[in-house]
Amino acid sequence: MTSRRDVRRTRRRNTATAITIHDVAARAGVSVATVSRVLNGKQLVREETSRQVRAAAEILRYVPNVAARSLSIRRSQTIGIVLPEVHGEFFSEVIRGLDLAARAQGYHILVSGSHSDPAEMLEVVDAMRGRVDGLVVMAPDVTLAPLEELRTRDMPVVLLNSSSSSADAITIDNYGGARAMMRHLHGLGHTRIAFVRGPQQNADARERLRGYRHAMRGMAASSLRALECGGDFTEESGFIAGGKLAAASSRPTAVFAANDSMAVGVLAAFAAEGIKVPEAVSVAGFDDIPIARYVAPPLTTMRVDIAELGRRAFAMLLDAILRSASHPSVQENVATTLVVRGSCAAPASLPNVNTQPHRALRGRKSGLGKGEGS
Amino acid sequence: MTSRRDVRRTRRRNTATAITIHDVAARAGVSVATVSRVLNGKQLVREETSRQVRAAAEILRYVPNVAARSLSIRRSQTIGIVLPEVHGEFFSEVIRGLDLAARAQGYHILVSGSHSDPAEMLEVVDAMRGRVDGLVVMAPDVTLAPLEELRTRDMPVVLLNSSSSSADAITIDNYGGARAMMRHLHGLGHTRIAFVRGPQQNADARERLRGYRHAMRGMAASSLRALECGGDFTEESGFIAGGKLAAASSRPTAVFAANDSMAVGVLAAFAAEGIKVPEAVSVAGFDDIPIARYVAPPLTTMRVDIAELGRRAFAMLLDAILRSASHPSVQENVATTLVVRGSCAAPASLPNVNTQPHRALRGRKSGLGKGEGS
DNA sequence: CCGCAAAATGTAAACGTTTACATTCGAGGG
DNA sequence: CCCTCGAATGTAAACGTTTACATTTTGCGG
Repeated sequence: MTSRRDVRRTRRRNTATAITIHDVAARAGVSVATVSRVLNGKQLVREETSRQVRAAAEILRYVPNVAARSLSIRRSQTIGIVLPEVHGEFFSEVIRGLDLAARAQGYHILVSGSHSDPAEMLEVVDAMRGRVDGLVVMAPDVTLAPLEELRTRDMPVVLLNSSSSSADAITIDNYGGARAMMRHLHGLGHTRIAFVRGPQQNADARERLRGYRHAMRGMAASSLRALECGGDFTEESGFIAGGKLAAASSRPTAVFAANDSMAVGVLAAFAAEGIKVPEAVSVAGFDDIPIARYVAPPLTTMRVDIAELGRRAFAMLLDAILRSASHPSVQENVATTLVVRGSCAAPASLPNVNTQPHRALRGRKSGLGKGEGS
Repeated sequence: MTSRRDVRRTRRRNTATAITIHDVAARAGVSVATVSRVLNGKQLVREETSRQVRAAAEILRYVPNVAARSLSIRRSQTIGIVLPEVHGEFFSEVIRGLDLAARAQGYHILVSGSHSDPAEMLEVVDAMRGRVDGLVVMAPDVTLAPLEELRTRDMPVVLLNSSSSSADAITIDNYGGARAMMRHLHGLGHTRIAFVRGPQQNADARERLRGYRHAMRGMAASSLRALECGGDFTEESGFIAGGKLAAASSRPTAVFAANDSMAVGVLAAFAAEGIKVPEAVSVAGFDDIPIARYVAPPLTTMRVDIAELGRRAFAMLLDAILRSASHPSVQENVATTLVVRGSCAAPASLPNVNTQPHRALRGRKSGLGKGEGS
């Protein structure tokens, strides 16, 4: 009945030591094994005994030591998430989706930003090694070399918005979304549609650009090249691009920005120049970030369910963790939805179609809107 | 030379077990104690030995098991952060500040949202117990009872934006900031200044309201009550409030929203009603969230350095962790800065002062701008 | 009442570190 | 050559769980 452990506790009686499973066992008059069994609820324990143990734990306010538990079962019930920046609507929304999904399964999340720097990313990943059972890595900007490396080193990894074909990954249907938006604009009567690009290294930005170009080619549009503008996903770059477009010799009738932040910048630039949206020129974005509906005019955009992205990433990671043997990698693609608001209308040069597109617009609001898989 | 451990490893030779400190010790021809000493760099070890150990660790790609380490030293080198929502510009910015500060000290951060629900918050905190060495809790919305409870239970805690006087806490100078903004508006010539309130339970919102009311009393303004509008910090509530104010019988000449999100909503409502800002009415916000400068017109607001909030919170928590004995609690207050943009101007009814305030405005842009401590 | 499964519980060995304490080693003073 | 005293290193006991295996209890047919 008196274990070595008990002796120790007795000796140190007046040291403030946390309650352990041994204390609970002693109080309930059973062994530590039984306490463990009751608390983890896996194995057979008599109802009566179970009650006593629970009561003892309750009274002593017993909280299991997670470090000891992790050491014993060799899992931490924690996943890591590495983001380029822990910053901005988009990332925080991803975290939220992950947090929700993870908590529902009793997992915790360890967060870290990497400043879009490959070296720093590897460092962060290394620091998480052992602390987490798996990793969700979002690295749209960097080349894939470092990612591949970390995948080989034991830990399950799910990539987010990173164009990899060899690892588990979740991506957004950027290409399909961009094409859907172009269809919408074309349907309104636009053919001179400008595009504000995202960062060149960014996988999402590339795909959106690809969708835009494909659509433009299909529309047999005039001088393609001239209609594209550089950008880097920030409001500021959108503002600059907007300024350039406003000053352009033959102004486009619509501007499609590769993300909402830049679209907001474009709107600000047009407002500053006194160019009316959507009367003089239509503006569209991508992502449907929260403020999109509160700018003037409200922004037409492709919605991405970001939290869903996080949720799915967790599901996929959990899957990889559980059947931890190496398995064929999985790729998922999340759809986007057209959200029609006030920033796009028929071009001024086509007053005759002015009502026609508006009807179409109303119809689409409820009916259409599903992005399609790539 | 052959420890029990070695025997085990030999028996299991072909099981894929991770490299342990024993393997490194064996390879370097020293004991585990020496390896530990070298790797933690605290104690005296001969340079020669140290090199050998480091080499062995390098070759074997040894990564210490954090769970075992935590168990042994009874610290996790991790801090937890509990937010009302893991969502939105504000929160993500706090996380970023914390992440940066924590990583610099070799700490990790465990993140969780609590949906502003006290019960869920306690649950989250409980789940973090043992996993973290301390906690940063941001709970502006809830009553303090649960917070007090968790503070007593062993773990060091730093409160963020929560009006507690008995725990370590960091707050924003909401009162001083609100008064500074009121001074600015008054300086432009406004006396009929409306206010869009935040959530009633929210500590920040309350202080901002208090600052507004104090200022209004000082200005001997007309019918105070009628100029306040309900809100809950969301764009939508700002939009609704804006609609009400637009329709009001005697419209205010300026609207001060308790945060930027609501100010953006107010702007959207005024735009929808065709009311010109700032010509017909001025609009001001609080926080200086990133889009503030990209709405039309750019928003005049009180800037809060949110990342700094996170940084300071970590510093304070680390301090509490290190000198873990109970110490007198510390309160810090971070200042706010007036940021003048285009959304505020002199009221139309005072054309004669029209230039005068504008000069003042220019002057303030560079000169003034420090919020003051409360 | 015996014998015997099955069910319930107990015992003690892991898990991989850190670290108090013990031991060994070398050098210098006598 | 012996002692002494640091410095360098080794030994083994924690840290608090989980769980394979051993042991006891229980229920029940004979």
